[in-house]
Amino acid sequence: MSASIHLQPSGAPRKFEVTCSSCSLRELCLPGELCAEDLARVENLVYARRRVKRGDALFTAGGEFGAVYSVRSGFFKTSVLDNDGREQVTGFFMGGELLGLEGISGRYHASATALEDSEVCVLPYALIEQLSREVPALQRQLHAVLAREIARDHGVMLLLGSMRAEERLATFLLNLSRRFVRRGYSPTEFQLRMTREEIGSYLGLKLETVSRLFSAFQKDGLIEVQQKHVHIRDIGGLERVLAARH
Amino acid sequence: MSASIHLQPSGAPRKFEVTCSSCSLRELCLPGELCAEDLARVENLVYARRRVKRGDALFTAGGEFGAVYSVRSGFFKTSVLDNDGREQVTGFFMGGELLGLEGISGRYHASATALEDSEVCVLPYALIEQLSREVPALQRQLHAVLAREIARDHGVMLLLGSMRAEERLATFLLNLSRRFVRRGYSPTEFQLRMTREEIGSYLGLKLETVSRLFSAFQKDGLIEVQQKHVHIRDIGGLERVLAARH
DNA sequence: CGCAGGGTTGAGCGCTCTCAATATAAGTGG
DNA sequence: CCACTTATATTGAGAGCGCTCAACCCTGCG
Repeated sequence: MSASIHLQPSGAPRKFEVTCSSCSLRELCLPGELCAEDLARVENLVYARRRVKRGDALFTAGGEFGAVYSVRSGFFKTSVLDNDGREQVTGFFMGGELLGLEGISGRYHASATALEDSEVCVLPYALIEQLSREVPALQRQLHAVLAREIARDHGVMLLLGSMRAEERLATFLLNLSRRFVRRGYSPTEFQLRMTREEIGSYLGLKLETVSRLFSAFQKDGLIEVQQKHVHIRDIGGLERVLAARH
Repeated sequence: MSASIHLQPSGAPRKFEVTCSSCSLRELCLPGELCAEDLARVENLVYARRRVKRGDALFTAGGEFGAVYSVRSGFFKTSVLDNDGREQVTGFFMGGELLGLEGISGRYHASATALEDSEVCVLPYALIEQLSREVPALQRQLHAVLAREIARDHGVMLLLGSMRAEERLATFLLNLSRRFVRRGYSPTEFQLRMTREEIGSYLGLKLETVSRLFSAFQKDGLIEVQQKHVHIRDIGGLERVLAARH
């Protein structure tokens, strides 16, 4: 496993800006600062890799917590179950993102399901716990990742609590676009890995409403959709859907 | 500052079940296991106390992160602001609960406002960071608290994403009830500290809808409401509002 | 006493849901 | 490879829940 190391232009002495380009650990390495030897130790957190077939669970709600997972390739959803068995999708995860953080309290409270054949790095919590005591930068990164997860959830709460349907879908598409481009994919053309029902669950809408909105956005020239293939034609227009709160 | 210490009935040797009854640090002490000397160190995390007047901010979104706060007395709300200045309430916090965890990434991303004259313990992050390296039980508790916060948010997402208005309000009342009773107050009779508008924002409803639902619950004999005073007359009935998903 | 903030209630509208039919894609087994 | 089955997506018509707008009331406080 390799990592590219760049000297900081004007940083503190003995500090390096480190990117774990090949190990899918960006969340824990960036934008933290790790010296080269600590980086090697962080990389050793990767205890194993695990393949997960489309439709299979990486972990399930209620299961005993043991590890956090970093997505190497593929796509996941996380979801919690209602008392009556109804599903609420709480997030979608793509390459480089961390899964399972919410389990640290002892048990996973959500389930993670692969939406396509995927591969993850297994980061046993015992190792993270141990190492973050010895490497303060890792400790801080871990805390930062947890805090960002909370911030992300608050953003979703804002979306669910105060946006109308078309604003929700526009937000969703813009968010996907931003995450794809950070991973080197096209920001305007991509395949959705999730169904309309899963999108709807995440956005607090029914699948028919999602479908109708896709059609409406297409009619307005904002996007082109055909099943799971999406082509964003007017990013500014999508942003304007959000700006036009009345 | 004192703490009551109980030997565990059949625990591991040299481990104590510790409760920080007077220091408002339950979240970081329970259900963790700390030996007596570590407990003293955890209590020293409390760097200062701070009074916050009703309506004043404890911290504001965008402000630099420095400390986590434990509510000693009083009541807070946290909220994030929309691009257009609309407010989304993300949580309510009462005695013993921790505030500001989401700031660990560097800046607070939400604001905390006192809903009545309140007092908090200030826990500087630098101290937490330092001490949690030396006291594994604290480290684990900190992680657990963060993870529970994420789990809590997922619960709210489920509420906002898939419940109808009356289910949301019933959930809200039952949640308040449970939290009051844990603090030694009546589970069936309490004063709301927040306005209808703040409840509505939290639940993704308009204030008029909240008001109407209170009236409807009263007509159904589930509760008695008069302004901010609430008396729950039929907890089972409130629970049945949730069970009756169609 | 009068004002301001918060709460209640009513009438009507509109966004999103429900129910339903059809279309399209993705598997599956012969 | 094709016929069959199943999952997913699209679209329509109509209903209902929660919102908007508006009037009025209550309570605390200067």
